[in-house]
Amino acid sequence: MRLVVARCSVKYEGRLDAHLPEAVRLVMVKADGCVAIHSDGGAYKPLNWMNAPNTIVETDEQWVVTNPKGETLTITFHEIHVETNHEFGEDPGLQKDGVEAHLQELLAALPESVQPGLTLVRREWPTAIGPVDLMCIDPDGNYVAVEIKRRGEIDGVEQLARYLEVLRADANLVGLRGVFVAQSIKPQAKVIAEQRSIACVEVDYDDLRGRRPDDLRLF
Amino acid sequence: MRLVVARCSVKYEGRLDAHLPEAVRLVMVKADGCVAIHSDGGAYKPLNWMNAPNTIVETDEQWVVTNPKGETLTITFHEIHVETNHEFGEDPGLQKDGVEAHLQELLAALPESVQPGLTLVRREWPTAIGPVDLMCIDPDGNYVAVEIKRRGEIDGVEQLARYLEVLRADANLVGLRGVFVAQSIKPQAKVIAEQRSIACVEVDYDDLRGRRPDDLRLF
DNA sequence: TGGTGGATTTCGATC
DNA sequence: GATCGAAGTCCACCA
Repeated sequence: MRLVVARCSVKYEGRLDAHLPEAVRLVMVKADGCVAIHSDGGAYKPLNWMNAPNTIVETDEQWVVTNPKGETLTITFHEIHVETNHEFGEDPGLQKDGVEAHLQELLAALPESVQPGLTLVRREWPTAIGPVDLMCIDPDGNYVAVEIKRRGEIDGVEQLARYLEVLRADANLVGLRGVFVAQSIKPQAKVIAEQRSIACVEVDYDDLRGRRPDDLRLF
Repeated sequence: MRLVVARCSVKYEGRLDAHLPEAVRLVMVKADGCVAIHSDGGAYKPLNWMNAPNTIVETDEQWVVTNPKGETLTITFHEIHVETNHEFGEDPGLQKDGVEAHLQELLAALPESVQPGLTLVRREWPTAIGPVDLMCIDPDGNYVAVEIKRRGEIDGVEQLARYLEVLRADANLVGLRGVFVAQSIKPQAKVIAEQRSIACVEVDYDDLRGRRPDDLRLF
């Protein structure tokens, strides 16, 4: 990785046009050739960047970075403070423990947490436009399609509405209705859900973890 | 900005749990206290990070970064290669051009680019669930609601459909219909649009810029 | 390879 | 502060 701290100005022409006036910044060039220009604040996102693959043409005071899509990033250096180069080697990458899949797993084991009396028919119930997270049956024998999100927003409700639209064509699914489940559901999503006659349920992740059956608590 | 190149391992506990095995990486600390850990490849996004505001507690071989939300990022240093510190000063920030607002401006000036004969009634026509980008009238006196996106995807069509649903309650809007405009529209979005009786129009940004009236071309 | 959905999305405007 | 929509979104998965 190559690091350059310098007073520079930058021009980007590609999916949009953008320009950075002269200031001191960090220019980072990674091993795969991608370039990122960071200021000393804001967030982790750089002010400007160019993803790999690209080619860098260096002249005295200027780098011109171009990629196959015809985008160009031009960095003009006015004063270089520091320039360094480091060997990193391969990175094993980030190991995640996903929450959303876990939530579905917990609710599949405890469908009563969604609504009392529900029993699971199957997870990932297939439809023509994608799988429904959970398909359940209530005590009266009515089918219940359950969509699970970590955060409940409008998109999720619309997604469930589309599933229901498709599923209602199946006469086997007696009394079909939808339930939208999330750790928290935004007010606007609740309004849309009500318009679509979809029930909303908010569940607590830690609470579910505490209530899950022993066989799930083992690992 | 503080830059540390070191062999390190990282643990993050917050919105999810994640772990980085030991490897050489760049640790970047910006003036506002935010921390980002970069590998030597991938993209501009760091492997792991913590946004401001937060507090950093440093011991001999370990940094513990915590924020008010209770998230923690723990960096354990095994071997420090380089450590530097730089003063950057204020950054004037990025100037952008060519985003959706610009497209709406151009189409408001040239509604004929959407469909021949259209004239503009107003931009940002208000509804109970948000403003419609453009409201126009066609040569037959029918109202036309126009939704503009840079890229045409399903969400945009659904958004316009919701607007139309609300607007049809207004008897003043004679013969109301919808037009979905974007620089390019995905096939699936077109299918949904057809189901909703919404017309699709693809426009070319550079072409519009060339055809816009002189008063818009001056700056 | 292109489409789709998720993200520790980030970021900004607006209410 | 919450919310909603846009992003050069990025990114992984899947057809």
